[in-house]
Amino acid sequence: MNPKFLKPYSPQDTEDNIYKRWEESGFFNPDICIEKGIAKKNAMPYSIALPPPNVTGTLHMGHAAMLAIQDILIRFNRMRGKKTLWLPGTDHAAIATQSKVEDLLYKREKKTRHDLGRALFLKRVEQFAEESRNTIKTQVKKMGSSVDWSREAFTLDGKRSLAVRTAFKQMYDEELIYRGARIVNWDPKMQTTVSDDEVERKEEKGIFYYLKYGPFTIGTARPETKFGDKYVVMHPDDKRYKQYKHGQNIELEWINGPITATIIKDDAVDMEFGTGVMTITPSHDILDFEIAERYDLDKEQIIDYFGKLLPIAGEFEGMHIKKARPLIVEKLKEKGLVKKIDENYTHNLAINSRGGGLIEPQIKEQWFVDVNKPFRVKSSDISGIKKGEKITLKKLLKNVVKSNQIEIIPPKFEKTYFHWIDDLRDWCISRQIWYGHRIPVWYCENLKIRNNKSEIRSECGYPIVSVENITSCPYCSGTIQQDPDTLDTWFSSGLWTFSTLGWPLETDDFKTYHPTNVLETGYDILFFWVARMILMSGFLLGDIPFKHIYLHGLVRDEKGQKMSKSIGNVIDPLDMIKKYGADATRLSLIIGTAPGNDLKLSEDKVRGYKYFANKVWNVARFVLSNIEDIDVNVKPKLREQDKKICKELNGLVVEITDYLENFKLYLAADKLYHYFWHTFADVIIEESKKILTEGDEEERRSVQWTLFYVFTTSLKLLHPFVPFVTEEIWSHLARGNHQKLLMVESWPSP
RNA sequence: GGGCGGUUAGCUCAGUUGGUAGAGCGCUUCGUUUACACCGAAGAUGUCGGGGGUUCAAAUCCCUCACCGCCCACCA
Repeated sequence: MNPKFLKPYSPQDTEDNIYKRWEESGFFNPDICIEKGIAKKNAMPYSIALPPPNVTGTLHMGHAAMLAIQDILIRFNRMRGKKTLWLPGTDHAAIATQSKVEDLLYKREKKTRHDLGRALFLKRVEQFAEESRNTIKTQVKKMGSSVDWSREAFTLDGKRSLAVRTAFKQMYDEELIYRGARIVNWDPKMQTTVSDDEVERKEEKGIFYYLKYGPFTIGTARPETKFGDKYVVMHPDDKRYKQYKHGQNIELEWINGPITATIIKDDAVDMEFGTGVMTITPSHDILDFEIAERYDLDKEQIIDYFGKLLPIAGEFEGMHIKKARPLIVEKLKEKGLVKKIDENYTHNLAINSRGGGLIEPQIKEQWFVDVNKPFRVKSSDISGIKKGEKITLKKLLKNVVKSNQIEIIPPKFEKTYFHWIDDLRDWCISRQIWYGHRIPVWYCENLKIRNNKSEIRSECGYPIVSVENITSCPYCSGTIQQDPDTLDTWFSSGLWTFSTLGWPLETDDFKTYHPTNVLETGYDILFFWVARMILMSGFLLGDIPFKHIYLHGLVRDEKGQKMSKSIGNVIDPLDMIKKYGADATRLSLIIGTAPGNDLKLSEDKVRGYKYFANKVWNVARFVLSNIEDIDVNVKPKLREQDKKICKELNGLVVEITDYLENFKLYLAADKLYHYFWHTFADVIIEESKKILTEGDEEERRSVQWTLFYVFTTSLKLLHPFVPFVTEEIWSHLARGNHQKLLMVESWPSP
């Protein structure tokens, strides 16, 4: 027996070596498994695309949980002889990464991106992303993840760029992508739009002002936007304002002098709220914009893209809205236009959750994906949707889940998913930032650009959408200019399950491994990402991107608080691995947590599972030291008790396999933990001791063989959960048939 | 405002199709015997949030109330 076993198990001295051996074996790559006869050529494929971590920083416990869950599924299926592919990568996380680098640049050099210029700035971002990517790779390895590094992808590399442009072109040609002037979430700090899903609401106490607006009283929390308010809106059924007719003009005194206001009757107004009358600011409010659209009203811009007031504000022109507000209130008071002030008012501020500033709605020309426009299905492997049929993206999104082609685990999230689709509006995909996929559209400078969203024409003057870079106008050979904007990062992540497999090229990987089996991620990005993958895959491939969605919860601290740097309660996975080992860290993230539920993690919990790894180690010592004199490959005649033990073990194999097939990882891990510790170690081993010392030859053989059988079977069952310690022990069992790495041993069959 | 969850032992949570409550940690007592003190043995602890209903039988199904949490939303 190796003297290693005389000491307690040391993950620190073991894990890196084991990972190196796995990597060198090549078995993370399914092609090599086939080559070496581990998986049959015609075996069932099993694939997972690793949700690519953002290159903004380092991995946290949520990533660790994700890696643990996926690695368990992957190792389980690999051991079952499937062609198993786990494809890793990273996400360029456009806006988040750019924001981070801009902050660093300013902090260190007091420079802005404009000081460097587009090309130089992008170099800096790429450098940052590269460093971050290396850190992330190291962390992924530390967790024991059996990903196929030879296929590693990045959302912004060449192959993915081809996929993005192809996708854009196909959607554009189908008129699902259009350019239009719509109200968008504008971040004046980062000078870009952000999508609805990236806006975070934060409650804030404010002051609510009741203002005299001619004969009406209107309320507002933002008096600085009111300069251009010349429409006054009320509900058509509101009896209080019966005498006013839709379209009627009234003269009144307003902030900067007399104006003519127009009455609008619209049922978007809540009669119960305030006075039931409001004025609208179509340029800077989404609801107001929609009302203005309905009646084709003027939409005058009040605030510029930097948050400063425009000439319409008169004497306040050029002033930042934050500074101007109290002065404007002062003036309103002087003019006797303030009727009442309510200081107990809370409202929601809109903030760019990707490290940006306070959102100011603005009307801007942007690129959108139309989710309500019917398109003709080119091909379909989706049940209930036929080739040639006309459907909308919304309907497509709903159908695949409703028809159970995609199963969401836990199922409660299906409802959330459907509600989200119901409320879904067109997706703004253009961003005014530099880091990302440049929009593959060029404009010929010889002719004026048209923006009619319904018109796509192959002639000069219309946007030229091209997969390949072009240098001159294909119609008039004139000078062209590429759209300066970049795409929303989720546009490229939406293609992830198939862009990683080589699409749009008809690669073997794509044919073999798509659709993927499982998409495993946190429930917090169900909308951002999961839904968009379904959308992209549905439209571009006429297929689903994955069969199951497994959503894990958020990892919180032991009190249930979110881990955050500012609270200082962050548990770093690398710290835990260093102190207790990756196996312990993995178990602590699996046991006691059902899918979709948040997980409370404490260091004590991780420590507890380190003890388990050591228990496995000690059992190995006991078993190894007691079987030295037998040939484990020869099955002796078994005692009745030992037959019973084997039978029970077979029952366990069935149970664990069933749990794993049904994504009940926490039950599988928990069950194994208890079997190993409280049945195998506490009962079977304890009872064996008497026979081993006092039994006759036949009894001893039976017990020895049974111990070895139960132990090796347990190691196989445990391997997906605690791969390091089991592999290390396996390497010391290299007797008889046990020549291979445990990671490619066959899963036990009952 | 709309939606979705949760409420089970001191703490963290399990509890598969309804059959008289489970695990870990913690706690108490004892224990060094072919592995392991990062150990073993024995033990205590619960009107399964309240109320009502269906049923031979409810933590589990239905209704209702209370509290907690999360997500979504354009309340000026």
